Amino acid sequence: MENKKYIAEVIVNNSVNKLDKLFDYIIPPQFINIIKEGTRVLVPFGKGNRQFEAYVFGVNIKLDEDTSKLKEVIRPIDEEPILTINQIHMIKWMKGKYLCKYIEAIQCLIPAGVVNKEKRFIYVNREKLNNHKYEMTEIQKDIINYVEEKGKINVESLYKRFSYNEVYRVIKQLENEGIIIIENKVDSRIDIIKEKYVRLVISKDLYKEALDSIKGAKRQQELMEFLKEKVEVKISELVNSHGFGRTIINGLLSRNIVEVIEKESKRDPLLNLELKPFPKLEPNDEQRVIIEEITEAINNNRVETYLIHGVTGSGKTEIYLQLIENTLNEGKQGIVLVPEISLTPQTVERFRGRFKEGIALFHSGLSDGERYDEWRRVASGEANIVIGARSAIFAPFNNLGLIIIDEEHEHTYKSDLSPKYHVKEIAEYRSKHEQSVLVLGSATPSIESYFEGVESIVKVRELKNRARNAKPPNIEVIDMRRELECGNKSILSRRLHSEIEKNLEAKKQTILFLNRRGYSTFVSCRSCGHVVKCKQCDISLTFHMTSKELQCHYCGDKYTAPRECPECSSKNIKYFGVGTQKLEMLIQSYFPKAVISRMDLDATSKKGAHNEILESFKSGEIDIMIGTQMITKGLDFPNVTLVGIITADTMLNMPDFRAPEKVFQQVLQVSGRAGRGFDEGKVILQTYNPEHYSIMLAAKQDYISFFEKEVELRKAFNYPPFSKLINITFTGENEKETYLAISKITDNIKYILKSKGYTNELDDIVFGPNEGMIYRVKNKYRFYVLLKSNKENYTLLKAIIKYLLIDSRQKFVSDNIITSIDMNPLFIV
DNA sequence: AGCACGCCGACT
DNA sequence: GTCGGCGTGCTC
Repeated sequence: MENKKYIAEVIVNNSVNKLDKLFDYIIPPQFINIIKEGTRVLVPFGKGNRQFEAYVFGVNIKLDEDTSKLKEVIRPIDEEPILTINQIHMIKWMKGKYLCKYIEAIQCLIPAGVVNKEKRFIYVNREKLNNHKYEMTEIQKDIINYVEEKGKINVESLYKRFSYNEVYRVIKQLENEGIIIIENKVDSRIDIIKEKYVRLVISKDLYKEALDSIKGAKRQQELMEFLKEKVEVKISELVNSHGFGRTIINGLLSRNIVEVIEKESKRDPLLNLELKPFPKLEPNDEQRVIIEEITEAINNNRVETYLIHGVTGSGKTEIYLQLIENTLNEGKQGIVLVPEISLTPQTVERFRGRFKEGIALFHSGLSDGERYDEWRRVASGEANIVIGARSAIFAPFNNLGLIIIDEEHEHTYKSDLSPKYHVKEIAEYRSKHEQSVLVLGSATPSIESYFEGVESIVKVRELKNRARNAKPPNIEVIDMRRELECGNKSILSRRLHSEIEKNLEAKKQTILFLNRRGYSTFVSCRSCGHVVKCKQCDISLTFHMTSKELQCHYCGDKYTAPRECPECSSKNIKYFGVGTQKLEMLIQSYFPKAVISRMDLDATSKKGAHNEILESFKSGEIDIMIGTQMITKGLDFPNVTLVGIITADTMLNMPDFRAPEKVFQQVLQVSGRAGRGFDEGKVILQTYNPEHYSIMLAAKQDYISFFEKEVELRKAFNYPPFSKLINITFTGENEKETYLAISKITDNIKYILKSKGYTNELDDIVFGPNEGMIYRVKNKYRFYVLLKSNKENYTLLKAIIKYLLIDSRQKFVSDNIITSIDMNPLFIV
């Protein structure tokens, strides 16, 4: 008899760097048919054999090999694999592309709520306690009393009362003596709500016989007749709505005529939203051509990427809707990505209004339970459309036909946690491996995406006309330096001031855009020049009028507003800069009769506040709406005829090569809010850089010229799309140690590059180490190195980083430094 | 991360 | 002698 062993290769759910690899476990014979690739299992791990959740990535058969060092899998966690083979492939690909950990990639695909965590519970064994021989120490008594008092408690909760070391030692000793008992438990953080259903188990030919057999029980017969019509009915429904009591159901149960089954009930986050139908619109010629072409690609399982470049209001959403409809007709599923679901409620409403059901929503506002339910709905095939932010790209569909990324250029599509993926990259992968079509849409496509169009990697389709034939708004540039010269120190130019006045008289609505929240953006002493900064970040504090406090916009810390300079005690301390709160007060003082509202992070922090403000704006109660970038997306209000951009160019001063692109996108985005109805829209753009190309071309709304100019500059300075960037960030509490660590890494990168023959070009590849843009955040210092690579050396650079920061990390970086790798950074901070 | 081993100094 | 401090190394 041969010695045949089944071995599971697993990833242990533990985010420690060193454990980010496959571990082998023996599969006990009774589980051989259950445990396969993608199954979650429980395994004993480490010296203490603590129980951990693990993901099976492969199953091998070993014959006559020494497996004595291997431990056994305790049990499977799920009956069915939680990951498909395709998903395991994608996880491996993500690890390779983003240099992240397996478990980080896994957590993208599986919602946080499904992932179980081990908990240790302890309780006192009274018998042993009463019989113990020696005198206990004070701390032992304290801990025992505490545990006695609470019954069975989680060990974690002890750490709140006692120090870790105390607990550690005491518990260990008492456990050895048997006085306390420790139980390891893996609890699901989610309670799956199960509901009981009743259904007939009698076949049709036996039905009559069964009915006759309970002649005396009239109500039971009625219940049988009732169930005959339906497949299965909730017990709660039978009892509450139809008056069939427990005894009636039990009667049929005991005769084996019906059975009770349990089903997971799914909470529906859309449940409390009312549903307004959104009828199908007849597409115009431009739209029809695009819909037909893409539908043809979907129907033929072609791997294709389209970029729809269409101005705001050109009817992209209707194209999306009809494409999804055609996808569903083919029996396939579709994913619709939006930058931020709370800011694009209209998109969601339209999809719901058109398709009514089968839609799952994925976004950050969901509770763990809701997220889990939505994920289950997709995995089980109950939903065939997913609408959501970034994370929705991982929706577990098995017959994906179409992925739509709306507002493709938005930076929210880039993850800020490891793996630092961009939705577009994941979408391209899925499209390629699941034979589905990818559609990108934007009025201001990212330079990279449009460039791929130029290179014929994606197919660009232009939408030139506004669907309702509305004219694009007229953008007027105001030179704010001129205003100063003419003695106007106000934040409003004379032109914008008079336009607002006119608009108020005409009973039209105005939007004012300012991308800085708070009241004053910095506080400074006029005597000594001291600027008040956050104690743990390298950031000047913003004054907030509502709370009368200074706030750090980085770590969120709050300080009382000083009346005198904290440095020199001078009373000559002044509040400078204008944020949305101050703008609101200023505008109110200029236009006392106007009804003004403000929409920014502070005004919308309460749940539902966002919707409330939008509703009252929609109803026309509000004359002037002041807001940050929050108002730039998705608002479609026909009565808005004037948009004022208070300062368009603060971003242009940032050391970011993408700044002009962001300014251009933002101006066009805000401008698109004006003139969506019958009246022509007007935009007043205030700037200190009127001759900057991004301002000038934004005013002309000329995307193509802007694209060409930008591409020219990117080429000259070798920025993406002509190069690939890699950013490495080190963060640590010890400034010097962090700097030395990143310097060491930088030197090593350069050394390896040199050894591979890159001697003269080193300064064009490796930049840094530099201090982070915000050098200190939450008392931690940040440094970064930027690597600029071309097609030839990208693989080499990636291999170097993998070697230095992952495979041999211990040799180069100490554990108290946080390292982060960004393979295609959108911003460098 | 945990947990154990092991090597040193301060005590019953 | 031995208890306990923490540095080091491993986890299938």
